[in-house]
Amino acid sequence: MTTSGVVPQARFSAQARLRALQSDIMELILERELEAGDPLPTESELSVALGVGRNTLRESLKVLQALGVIEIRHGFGMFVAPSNFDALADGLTFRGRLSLRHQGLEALQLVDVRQALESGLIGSSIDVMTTEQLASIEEAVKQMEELAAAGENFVAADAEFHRRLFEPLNNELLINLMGVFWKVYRKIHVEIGPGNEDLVKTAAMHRSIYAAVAAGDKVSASELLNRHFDGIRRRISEAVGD
Amino acid sequence: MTTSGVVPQARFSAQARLRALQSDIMELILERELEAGDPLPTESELSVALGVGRNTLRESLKVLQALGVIEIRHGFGMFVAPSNFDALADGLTFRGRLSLRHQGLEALQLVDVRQALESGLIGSSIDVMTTEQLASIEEAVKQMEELAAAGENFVAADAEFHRRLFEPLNNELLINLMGVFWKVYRKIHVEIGPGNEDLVKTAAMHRSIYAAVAAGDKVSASELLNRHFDGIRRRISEAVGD
DNA sequence: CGAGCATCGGACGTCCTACATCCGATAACC
DNA sequence: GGTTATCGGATGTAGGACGTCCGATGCTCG
Repeated sequence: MTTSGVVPQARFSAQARLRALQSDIMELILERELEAGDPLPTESELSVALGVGRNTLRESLKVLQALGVIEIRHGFGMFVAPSNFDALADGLTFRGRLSLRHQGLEALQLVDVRQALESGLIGSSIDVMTTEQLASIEEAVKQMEELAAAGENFVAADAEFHRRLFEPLNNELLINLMGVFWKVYRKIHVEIGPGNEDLVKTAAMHRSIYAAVAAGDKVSASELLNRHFDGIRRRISEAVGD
Repeated sequence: MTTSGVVPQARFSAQARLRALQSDIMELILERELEAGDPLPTESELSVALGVGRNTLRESLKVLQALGVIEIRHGFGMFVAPSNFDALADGLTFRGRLSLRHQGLEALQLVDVRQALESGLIGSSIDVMTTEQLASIEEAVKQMEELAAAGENFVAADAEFHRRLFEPLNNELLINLMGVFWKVYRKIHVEIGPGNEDLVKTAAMHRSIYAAVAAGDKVSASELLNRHFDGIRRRISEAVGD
């Protein structure tokens, strides 16, 4: 509703104008009741409709794309996007790596938040977990154990394990957020070096978490997750100490 | 180090190239060991160094700005930015409002995540809370009560209350995330209408949460927070039901 | 007659030029 | 010496030109 027309003299800062432009585009989507997957007007049409040059408009569109609001397909068009948190992951990864040059504060904060989410929600997840989902979790554990026995890294299996733990909650936002934290942690982990972690021991830790979940023991599961994160936190601290 | 020169034929998709460009910029910051507040090269210099046009470069820069990686000041220059989660808030707000047109799923998921964070971390926060911080929380409660008695809305006081609850943890990422969730919820709240909420009752609810925190009763505090969020969740469900 | 292929048009991607706007700093002026 | 005017540099905005990609239309060939 703020797009009553072309503003002859925008007296606000350029930054505010760009934000307003982004808001206008989002408002336009909401007003036209477009759903995920629906096409947006072309760049030319939008630039005319919003009274800005194509260049300025594109800068806003790229931001919206990065924010996961729209999806841009070369040579085809623009569409309302399904959730996409990749960009957020990039931003947070950057922050985490930047912080590692100091005390690793932000990296540790990231672990704190992830810990709060996982150990706080594991109980609810256990409540609604099906036997199939439980089996898929064990599958991930087995995979980790096999890879650990072979002396190989098990990044993907580890990620899968944590994802499946909270799949029962059916909360996409949560899954996305945890995926972001995971990605960031992986990048940071690479940064601080291979570490001297014991693969077999780590796999066993996940096995015990699974056991608690399978037994429906919410308290133990939460506690074990906490301990798991304590280890991660310790490793980051050690790396920064160097 | 990937910027060994101009690539004559970029065979990858445009989207991948833009992402690579963003990564290159972030790598450049990390390689040069720039800290928050340090200046970046000018647009012209960067466009030459990275082998892309100023326009293409600017699109990436705008994304990085939105992601809170860099700060752009008109007519002055670009700098490594302190944390900024405003853009994330905008993206999530959009998603939330979009979801309200359906079942309000994403909006409810947002509340779930916020609930997990708040009720999960309140215990830790109580552990390290100082008397000054406790007093500042009561201050926020009083403000809410006064505004409620006057029949006025207390958006800011409510936000302050929740922020101060977790200030003791000294976790900027958490504060930022909760700030995001708060902003999104406020926008959604406006969307679903004024509602028939009882201001006095809501203020009383916050007073009871404060009481539990002051008493060091972690279990009660967590439980009260849960109930608080149940109310929010119910209100969203009602609004969608219309 | 149908499958495969070439062409076409539209839409996004990139680059360039030009000018506007803003900011800090220098230098002139009172 | 303090204040103000000007300047230079940097970002902001606009428009145009051309490249690249994609889907679709229509043609050709089996």
